[in-house]
Amino acid sequence: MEAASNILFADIILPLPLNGTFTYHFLKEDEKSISIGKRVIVQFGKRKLYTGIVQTIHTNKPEYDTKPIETVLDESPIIHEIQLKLWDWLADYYSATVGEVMKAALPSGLKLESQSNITANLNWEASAKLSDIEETLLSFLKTENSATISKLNSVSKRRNIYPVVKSLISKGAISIEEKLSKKVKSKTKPYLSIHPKYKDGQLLEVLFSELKRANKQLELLMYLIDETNFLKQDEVSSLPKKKIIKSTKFTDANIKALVDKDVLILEQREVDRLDYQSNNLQEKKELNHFQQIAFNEIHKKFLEKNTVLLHGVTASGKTEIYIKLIDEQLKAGKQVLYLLPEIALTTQIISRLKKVFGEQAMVYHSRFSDAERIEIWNKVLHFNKDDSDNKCQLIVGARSSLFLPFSNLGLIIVDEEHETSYKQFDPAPRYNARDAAIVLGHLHAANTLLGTATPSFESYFNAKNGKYGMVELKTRHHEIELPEITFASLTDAYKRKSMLANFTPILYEAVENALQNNEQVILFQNRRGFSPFIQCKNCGWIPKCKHCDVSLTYHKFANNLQCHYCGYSQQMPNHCDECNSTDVQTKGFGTEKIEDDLKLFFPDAKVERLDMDAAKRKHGFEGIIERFSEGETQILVGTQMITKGLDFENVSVVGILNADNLLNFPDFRSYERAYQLIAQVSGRAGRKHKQGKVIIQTTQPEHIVLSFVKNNDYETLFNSLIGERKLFKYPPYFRLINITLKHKNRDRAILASKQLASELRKTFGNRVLGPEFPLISRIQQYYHLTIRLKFEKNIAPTEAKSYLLNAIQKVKSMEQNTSIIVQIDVDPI
DNA sequence: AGCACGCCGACT
DNA sequence: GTCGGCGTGCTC
Repeated sequence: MEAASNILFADIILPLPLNGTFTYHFLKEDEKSISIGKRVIVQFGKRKLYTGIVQTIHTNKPEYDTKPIETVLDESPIIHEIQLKLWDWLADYYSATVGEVMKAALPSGLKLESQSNITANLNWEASAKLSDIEETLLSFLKTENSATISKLNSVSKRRNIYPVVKSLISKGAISIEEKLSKKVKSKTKPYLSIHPKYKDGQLLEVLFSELKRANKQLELLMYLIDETNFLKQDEVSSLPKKKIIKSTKFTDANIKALVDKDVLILEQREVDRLDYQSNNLQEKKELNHFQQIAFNEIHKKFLEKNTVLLHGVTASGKTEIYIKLIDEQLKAGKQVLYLLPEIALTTQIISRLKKVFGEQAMVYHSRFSDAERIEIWNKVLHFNKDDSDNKCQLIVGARSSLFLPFSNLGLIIVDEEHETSYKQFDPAPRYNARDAAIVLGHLHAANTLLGTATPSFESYFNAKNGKYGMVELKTRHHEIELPEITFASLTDAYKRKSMLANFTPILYEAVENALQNNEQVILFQNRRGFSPFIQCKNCGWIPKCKHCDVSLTYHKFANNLQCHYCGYSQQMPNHCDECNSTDVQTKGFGTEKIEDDLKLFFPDAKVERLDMDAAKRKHGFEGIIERFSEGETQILVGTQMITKGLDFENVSVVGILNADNLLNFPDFRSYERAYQLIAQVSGRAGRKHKQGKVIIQTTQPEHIVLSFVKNNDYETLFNSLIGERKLFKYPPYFRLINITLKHKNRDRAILASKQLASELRKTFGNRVLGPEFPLISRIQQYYHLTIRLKFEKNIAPTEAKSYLLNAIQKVKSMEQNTSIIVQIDVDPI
């Protein structure tokens, strides 16, 4: 068009919470190297450099002056256009910026920020004289190998070193180090091989006689000769040292002795860092009658609907059905994504999938190192269905694996679809991976299967109304009966004074029985720590967090008081701050207290605790799960964590210490949640040929939700609660958006939120609720206020959101409001 | 988000 | 006189 013919423009996505993209220019001669989906380095603002993603390329010169694209990082795009479409959808739907989505999507190694390292190009030669400052900088870099721009700035004592850096880059003297290549150091493992000189029979004979007196070493040598086919092959092959030590009686010392004698060669070999399982794959299990029916149904439903809800009771064998479905897709050359809630990731499901699919399956989640994640990223990126190397064709992962650069997805499975941890809360984008998965499925024309024993009301509603297909699986496999559920009245036990600490006699006896029969017990308490607060008996003083509006939880293990919202902790006081009385009592109970009590009552049983505190310790989670499933531990006490995707074979008793906490939670979803949680915990009980027992302690044994749990009657629960949702304008009938305003100053927070609410009411009327203080009104020094919007489903969300954004903009630009933080949470959980 | 610019108070 | 507090505005 009108642009100076040899200049082109690119709209770049930058990893910033700013709306829109930013336009940079480049020369037409670089057109070949710049394309959509590649990473580039651009200057943004006075000195910052960012990695951005090319979103569009065009010839429309903007009104403002553009800056040039500094460097192109990639030979080929690192994402496909389909991922950019997903980013756009997420940004739009969840009112985030594309930059925020980019931040969430890319593993950090792929998005180096302005701390980028600069290195000198050692083989570069000056064709013209450099300026003094250029010389200084270059020689500094040559001695230091590399430095960040900020480092260079401080060393040079100049106000802005950037122009110098830029000129040196353009001359080719230095370059911005590509963190990707730097960071992904390949992983090595020690390998052993026999020195090739012993191919010579005579030398070998000599060696044998030399080793006569070193029996072990001789044996080791013989073993290696045998294992590597040393005499029969021309090539010398090697064995991993680890394998030798693990599978034989030889020790490190034996090996070292032979290495020292130059008989063996020890070398560090590059290995694929991804941990693939061995290739002895397990046979896929045949489906039982009911599973087969469900499987066929799913197929049938997929012909009409993109999304199917598989509602199967706990232990009905949903995983086997998944495996069959995955297998079909893999054979058809399609990629498969299997989503799990974060916490379930380290457990049995993965090892099952790995046993069946071997190298085709790969796990991806945020606890992996950057290098590992990038390696998986690249494997997915370069997936080619005609390639025989189809590693990573099945990705098992947490919500962030949605963003992997799939090109040919055939199926997405969202397991434990109801799990709230699919919703990201803290940094924007506040997306729900379950819903985003369905969108991703549409983008790939792939099917999405939602699986759970206790559907979210949203999904069940959609399935009932024909938006999704529904398949039900009502029979447990392996003749495992549903557990017998008993309610133990806390009121009764208190009245009779028969409580043993926090155990009713019923629960106590059940635990005792189980232990006698060598069976295991799971106890559930939805609070970590020892006691949720402590209180002075004399004056009623309760210690609170300095930064938040919550009482501090007493942790006996750490011997301190902790804030569960901001992490603040302080020493356990030995007297009351107010009246100096030493009579400070613990109130209520958490997992630590239960663990303590159990050790007292059942001193012979091994008790372990599984909550965030225990899981945080290195290998905490895996270790605890492993010891319990091996039967080393008899009693496991835990929070929500124990409900998720874990299957144990020998658990005969599950106890819920206080169901009231769950039922009385002030939220419109509390009954739905309580049912899901109790049903999921209960599902852990039950063994082959023996019915498990679930004991629920409560002051409300007559509570209607508990009766649904007892009868395992999800449908009636749904039917009896869904009316209220409609009446009070809640999901799934209405769409919710929460707006949270934060400020350090209480009055400003209140004022701004009132202004915003009244601004919103101008258009949305009584769809606006609040503002009000949430349950916790102050977190980390910031006062919070929430405004809630309830929209009919037929209101166009895009328009409503753009009005909302304008209103926020308007209020923020009002006097005194500029430092107000406003967060939007679409479809809050 | 960062970062610079600018306008006010309390310091060597 | 200046250092530094943070309120304000801008970034292709």
